[in-house]
Amino acid sequence: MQPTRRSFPQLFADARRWFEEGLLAAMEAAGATPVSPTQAQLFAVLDDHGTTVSELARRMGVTRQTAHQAVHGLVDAGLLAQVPDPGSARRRLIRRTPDGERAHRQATAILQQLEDRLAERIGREGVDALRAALEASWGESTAPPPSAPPR
Amino acid sequence: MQPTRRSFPQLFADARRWFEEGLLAAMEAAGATPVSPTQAQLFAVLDDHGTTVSELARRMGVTRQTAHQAVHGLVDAGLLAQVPDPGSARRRLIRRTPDGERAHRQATAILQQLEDRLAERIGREGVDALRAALEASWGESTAPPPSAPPR
DNA sequence: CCAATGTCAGCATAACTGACATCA
DNA sequence: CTGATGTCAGTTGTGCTGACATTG
Repeated sequence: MQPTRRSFPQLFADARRWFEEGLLAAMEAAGATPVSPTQAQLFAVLDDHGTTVSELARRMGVTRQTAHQAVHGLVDAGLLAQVPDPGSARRRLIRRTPDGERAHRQATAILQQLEDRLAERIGREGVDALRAALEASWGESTAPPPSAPPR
Repeated sequence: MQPTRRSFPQLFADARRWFEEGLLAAMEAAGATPVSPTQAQLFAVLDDHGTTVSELARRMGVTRQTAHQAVHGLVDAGLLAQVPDPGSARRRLIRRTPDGERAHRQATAILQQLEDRLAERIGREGVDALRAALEASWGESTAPPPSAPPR
């Protein structure tokens, strides 16, 4: 069907879009505060006890400034709040507000539904294999081994 | 290890980045004309006999205008050319130039190497399962089940 | 003083919508 | 005329670099 075998980056992008679109559509249908894909990702890397912006940036693989911007938007939306870190005055922990908590649980539930629906289509074992392969340690993609030393 | 189980969108994004970064780094190391991720994707959906901008846009899942812009950049870079469609004057087919052909083969080879390297890390069967699951027909992600009818 | 953090500001890129001419 | 296509223009959003104050 395809002119050439679809590339892996292409496949990953399509797969991601499948989940993203389903998630955002369902959230909107549920009347939740609209969030951008970036902000949704931020929620995904937030942990429960509060995190600094710098740490969020590292988890998302972006700069502090970018993470800061995303956080700012979510603070304005009332889903996140910054609280001073009791242990260090220069840090400010990012935590979910009650509204943010609700949105997060909602999003988690929707993602689970999407995963279940996917399991109906391609089989539970397919989904499990998918997750297993994606969660495995892939190591570095750059720096080709001694077989092909660039220069 | 993760605060919460990493979400599928997150995993897909990481996986895609793994390939994208490896590809772009290797291309650059090989001294190829630098292309943006978007332009790389455009190459991936190009077929050998020439394609219209509108068709490329559909395959990439973006608007015609966006695809047009990406094509424009690659035409300027000398990797693509627009040739009139012999069968229809309003269409202009996008084809690879000889330079573009070289770059395409190079990219394909690198992606194959990346896939092989991944197979060394997570096993060939893991890679095969990954591709099989991604290439399967996932159907629609929107249209929530009767459990959550909007409105 | 140095390093990490949080923040503000400006810039580049890539996506979008709008508009319009062309042609089957 | 209608619809699809190619193109130009403007806008928005997201990520970047640069810069700087604060604090351990």
